[in-house]
Amino acid sequence: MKVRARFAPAPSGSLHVGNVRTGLFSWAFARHHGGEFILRVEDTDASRVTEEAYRGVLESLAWLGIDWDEGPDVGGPFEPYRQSQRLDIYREHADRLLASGHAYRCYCTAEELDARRKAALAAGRPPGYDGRCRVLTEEERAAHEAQARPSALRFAMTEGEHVLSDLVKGEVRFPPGQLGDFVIVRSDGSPVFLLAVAVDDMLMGVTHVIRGDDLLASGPRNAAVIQALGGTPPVYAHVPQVLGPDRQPLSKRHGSTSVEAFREQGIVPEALMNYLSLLGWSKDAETTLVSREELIASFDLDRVSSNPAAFDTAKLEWMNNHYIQTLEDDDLASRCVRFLTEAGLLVDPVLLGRAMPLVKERMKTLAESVELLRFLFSDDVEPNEKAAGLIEKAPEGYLAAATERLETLDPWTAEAIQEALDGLAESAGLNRTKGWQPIRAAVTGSNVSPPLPQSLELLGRDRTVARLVGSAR
RNA sequence: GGUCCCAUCGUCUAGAGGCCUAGGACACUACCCUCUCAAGGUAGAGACACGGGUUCGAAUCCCGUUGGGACUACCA
Repeated sequence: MKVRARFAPAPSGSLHVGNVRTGLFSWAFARHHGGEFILRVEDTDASRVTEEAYRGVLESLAWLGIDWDEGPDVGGPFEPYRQSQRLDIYREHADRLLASGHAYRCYCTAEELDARRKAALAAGRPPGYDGRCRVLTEEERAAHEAQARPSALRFAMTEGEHVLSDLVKGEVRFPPGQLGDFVIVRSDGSPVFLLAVAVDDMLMGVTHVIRGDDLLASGPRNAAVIQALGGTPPVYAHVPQVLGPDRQPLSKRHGSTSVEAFREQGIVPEALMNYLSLLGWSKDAETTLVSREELIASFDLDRVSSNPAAFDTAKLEWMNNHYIQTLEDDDLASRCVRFLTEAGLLVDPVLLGRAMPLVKERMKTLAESVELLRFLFSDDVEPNEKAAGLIEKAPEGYLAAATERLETLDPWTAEAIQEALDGLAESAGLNRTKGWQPIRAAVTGSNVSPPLPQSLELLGRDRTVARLVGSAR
């Protein structure tokens, strides 16, 4: 049987990394088994869903390197792929469940439900739905209808113990009475997630549902609905949540949590995918670096961990630096352009490409290219505090001497510059560190920069000299 | 409250009864390299939550405790 896996994000706000991690697992699973990967958008909660968020979700996934065979944008044999466009389908299946006796009308109001739930809790009983409307007599039902009392549709959950054979959690047993009857259609006629997911998974021929373990208890419910509809439930795999550094579920208050946010910080998709894939899954005992191809080749559910993982930004950044180092100069340069121009720098593409070898092992994120390369693309190099201090401490006339030396240097190459700088330091009785730092400060405006001779070569003689003159006392 | 899930270095993990004086990676510390900052190299410190069993032998199996988390909605 061909594997059909899916990812079903709700496009409210941006795509959360914890969420996308389960999507990544689902995708990798499908690809590994040569199956199909479906993207379905769960946008029934119209209030919170915006068109912008919808597009953002698709874009974030594509950026990360996840592709799908069927989805709202590419279509497929089971269109439409947006739940908001499938309302008639849910209604039809809800009617079938009602007709077959698998669902019933519930006339309880929110207030009644709430009161009974509290009472049950106080009495030490499970607070789930008590099944009152399940056993309504014809007369009672008729009476409710005569009053035109609004009703929701509730699924009559199968009695007894429920067992979910989960690919990650193993056999999970829910004791009788624990999983009560749940609403599948609200009194306003809108379908509830529990119904929509089951119907979609069934209709779309999904064979494997890989999702967060906050939905573990939904497993038996989804399966029961599908069974009542005459379908065969998919196999479920519930992967643990991603936590923040404080071991609370990862959320906005932990800082960046969306794919989009990491992208804007200059995290490279290769790194994010690699990092996320290792959050709850391992290739083997040793491997830390896993490419997209290797992930597809080796991913399977049997090596997915069943305990929750905490998100560690430091490791992500280390990995990001690793991938940045592996990129071709032109590729890296083109990825940096956006950050540089957004910082107001005027980028010369040729210069930028040539500068990459100097900065690629110094960047944890693409955004850091801005500080590293500011001196190259802006002539506003007002020294920062430390740089000012270095210039201050330089021997009398040192920068003037440097100016003189470099003004006539030929050829203007890193090698020649290095020689000149060394000669300069030596004649002032300074070592390299002491001798070069004032020059670095004067030319770049900072105490930290890429290697000096190479930096000066790129900057060019005229700009270098102009800055030295500007700083000389 | 009830049910369920989870429990190895600070973090991600390897480990499916003897291969474990517990392996790898990030972070950390020291040293090397070095024009600053990085990168890189070498070394080091660092964990089986606790208590009972089972067994010749347990990180690995069972029970309990503790601690986290989820669910218990006309949210998804």
